[in-house]
Amino acid sequence: MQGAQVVAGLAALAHEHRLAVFRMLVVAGPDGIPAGVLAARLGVPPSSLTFHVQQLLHAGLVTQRRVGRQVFHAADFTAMNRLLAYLGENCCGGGQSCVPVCEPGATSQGLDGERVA
Amino acid sequence: MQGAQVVAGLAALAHEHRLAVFRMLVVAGPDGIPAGVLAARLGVPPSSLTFHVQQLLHAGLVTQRRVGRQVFHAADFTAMNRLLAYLGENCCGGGQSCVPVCEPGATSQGLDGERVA
DNA sequence: ACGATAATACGACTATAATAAAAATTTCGT
DNA sequence: ACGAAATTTTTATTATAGTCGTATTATCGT
Repeated sequence: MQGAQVVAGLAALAHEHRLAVFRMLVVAGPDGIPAGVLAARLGVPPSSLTFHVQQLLHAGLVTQRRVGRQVFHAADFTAMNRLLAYLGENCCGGGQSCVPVCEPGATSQGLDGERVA
Repeated sequence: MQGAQVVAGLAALAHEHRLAVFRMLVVAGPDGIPAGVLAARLGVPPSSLTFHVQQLLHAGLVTQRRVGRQVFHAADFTAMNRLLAYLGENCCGGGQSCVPVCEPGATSQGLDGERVA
């Protein structure tokens, strides 16, 4: 049952600061952003930032990588796609899913609005 | 769409019972499902069901309509689309959103009494 | 090695969410 | 009008989330 995983993901995003963090990371792309920068942008103390980031980590929505004494955070787009797909499942009444995947970093995206028939 | 509204929507969905309710309603389509049926399917007492449904209502994700002494609940697909669009915003690195809208077959035009479960 | 910087771990407090029994409300059938 | 059915309101209790100061760990520059 992946429903529990989806609930965890939604709960992780269901907070002002965490949603802001996640969107920053979505915009930032695979390179990510150091924890300190995230804390500064949000205006929260470091310990609070850690608390929130850990929820996102535990939900599998973000990844960490250490660079020197900084810890860069990046969005996990695969997890995000799973989340969106789950919510959109059956949304059009048929067996078809109307939520496409999202693939950042790769410039493979056409400008057409193609979708499954 | 404001971030606070999105947070409210995510928080509303970030619960086992509420997510289950919402998905049932997504599958059920515009006709919706009576509160009692939802409570029975979840195995929760009526007062608990009301509590959860109100979060979804307040978040604008579901609508209610009274039919006799039953209250039918239906998913608000417009709100759901807004939520998905917000999460997917900038997800492909460009200004383009890769999350399409969802338009279930509308059979909700009739204002007369509907069938009972 | 030492001092400074980046981040996490710990601890204490406050606020809000979740649960559900019991009472009240609305509507139906007869 | 009366009693049964569907749902909400009330009320109370318990559990968990959020906040942030301080302490601790890891890394860098000199």
